[in-house]
Amino acid sequence: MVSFCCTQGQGDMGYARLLFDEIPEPDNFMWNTMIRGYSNNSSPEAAVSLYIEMLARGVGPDNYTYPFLLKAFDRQMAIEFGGELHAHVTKFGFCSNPHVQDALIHVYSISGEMDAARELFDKSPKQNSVLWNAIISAYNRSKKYAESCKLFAEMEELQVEPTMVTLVLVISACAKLKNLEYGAWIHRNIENCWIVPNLALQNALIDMYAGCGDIRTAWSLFENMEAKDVISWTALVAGLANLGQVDQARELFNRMPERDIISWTVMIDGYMKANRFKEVLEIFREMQSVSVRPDEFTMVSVLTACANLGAFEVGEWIRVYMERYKINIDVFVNNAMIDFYCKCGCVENAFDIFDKMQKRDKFTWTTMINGLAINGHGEHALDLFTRMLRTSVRPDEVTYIGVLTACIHNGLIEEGREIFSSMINTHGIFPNVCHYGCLVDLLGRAGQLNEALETIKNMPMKPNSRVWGALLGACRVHRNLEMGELAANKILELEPDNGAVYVLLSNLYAKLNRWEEVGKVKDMLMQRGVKKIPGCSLIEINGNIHEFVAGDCAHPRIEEIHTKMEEMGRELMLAGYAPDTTEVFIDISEEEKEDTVYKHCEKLAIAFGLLSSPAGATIRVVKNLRICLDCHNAIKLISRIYKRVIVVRDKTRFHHFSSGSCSCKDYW
DNA sequence: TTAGGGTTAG
Repeated sequence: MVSFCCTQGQGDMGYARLLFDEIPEPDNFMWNTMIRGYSNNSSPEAAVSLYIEMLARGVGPDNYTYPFLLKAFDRQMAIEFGGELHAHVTKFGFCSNPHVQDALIHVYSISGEMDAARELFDKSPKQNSVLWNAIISAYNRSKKYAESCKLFAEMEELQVEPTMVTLVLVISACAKLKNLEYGAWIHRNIENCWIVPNLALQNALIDMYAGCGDIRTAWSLFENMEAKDVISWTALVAGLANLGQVDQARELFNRMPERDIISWTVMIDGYMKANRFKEVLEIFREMQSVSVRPDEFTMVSVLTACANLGAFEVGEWIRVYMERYKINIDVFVNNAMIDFYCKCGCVENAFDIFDKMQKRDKFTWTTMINGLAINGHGEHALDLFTRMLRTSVRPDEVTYIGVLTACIHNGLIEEGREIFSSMINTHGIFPNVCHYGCLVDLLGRAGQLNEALETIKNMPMKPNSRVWGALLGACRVHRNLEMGELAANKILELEPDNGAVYVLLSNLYAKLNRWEEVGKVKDMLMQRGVKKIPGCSLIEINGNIHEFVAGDCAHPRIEEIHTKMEEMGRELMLAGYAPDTTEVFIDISEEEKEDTVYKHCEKLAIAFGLLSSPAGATIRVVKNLRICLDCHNAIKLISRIYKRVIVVRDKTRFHHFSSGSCSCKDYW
């Protein structure tokens, strides 16, 4: 009866306990059964309490007790009780039992104490292949895949026969390492030894080949399988998606006989990695329409898509959803939420999450620092970086990009210089070409053009177009024609099709009233047939993303939008606005130029936002390019006229418009 | 009548 009540997953431990309490003197076997019952019904704490009670009642544990007890531990329990229970094992003399050793290796591996796990393994007699599997599995769980492969080689030397499980583990390690050579070598050995792979091993092989980019072999294994399960399909879908072949992945996904939460998440993540964010939201809705519950893995991809689209309402909805359905909010989800809020311009919400997090990894700090930086809170970003240095989490090269960005957007020259040198001196991180780009940007904006150029000349690597682009931008602001031409030519050597360069260069000539050169640049552009990337603005209304390109007529409510634009135009004129057409780059009359800037996509999006949201609501727009001078002037006034906070995220930073001014202080 | 190792996702 007790054993029945302790059935895995669907037991009734309350009833089991009632029965158990009626037994006058339960023996070892009964105690073990109860402990196993709690473990199998996800109550490892109750299992530990019962174990303590068992000892208190003078009943000695046996070989079975510890595997039952330890098997259900999560990380927290393992950290809390692992060492102590190991001491009990030693005291009661069960150290040499392989089942107990296995359980202890498991517990140490989930608490991250790989040295302790390894010590146990090293002390064991190495004949038993199951313990080899346990330690290799522990290394896989700790993401130390190279160590797994090393142990497999050792196993061969000592002539311990690998089992099917060993092969699955080591093939999986090869997949994670993207070591096709070693993986294929093992596969050949498997074939030479006439081992017939079972389903799990076949799946692991498909995953390995697909993950290493050898889709053909993966396909042929897949097609020759007698029986496939959902994992076989998912492994191949994931392989295609990770190679960027999202449409092929989707085709295969559609053919799947069944899909589980992982298959859906793989597909969603595939769209996310291909930057097809609107499709992420579409397939996410589709998944819900067939009643598949998302989990925390799914949410990370969906939140990332929301972040990139600026889909504030959808992201907020997801937060509520996660609360309601008790989705496990781990450090990955929190990091994604911080990024989401930052990319929607809500630094306060992001910081709130950051502040409440129990555990932060380097991504948490990096995301928050970068989020503060691009939103114009440079000082706060630097404070946070100082705080980070006091923790055990080490910054990496990406963290430094965020920190340098903070300095750039706030003109913090000295801080920036110091940080740049401390990268190498205190943290041993060598600046890459992006860091040099930041430094050039920092110096350039501050007007130290010669030093910026010197920096480029002394870089240990070849400067790329972004480095020269930073210099060109600075030359435009500080009107240095000679250096600007140099930078522009360097960029065009590297990227003859870079349309933005022509715009920056002609801006520079225009500012200096060199109209002849402006014309030459235009001719060059026309001759070379360079296409500018079309500007595009996104705005979310009621959870739907609306997309606008310049002069757009495709929107279903375009007539209302045009009426609103006309009204906006009149209000702007009354407020003293004059169109600024210096950044218009096509050969047309002044009147036509004014018409062009008037129809810029961010203005369309804002007009639509004013139309479709209640008075006083914040309007959030995401733009794929830099905001133009004219739009920047106009939006400042619009924020005052219509009493709205307008947040525009452009290609590199945020503009928070409110009461007629912008958070970037016109410095971007 | 009690025990061990495995494959897919951020």
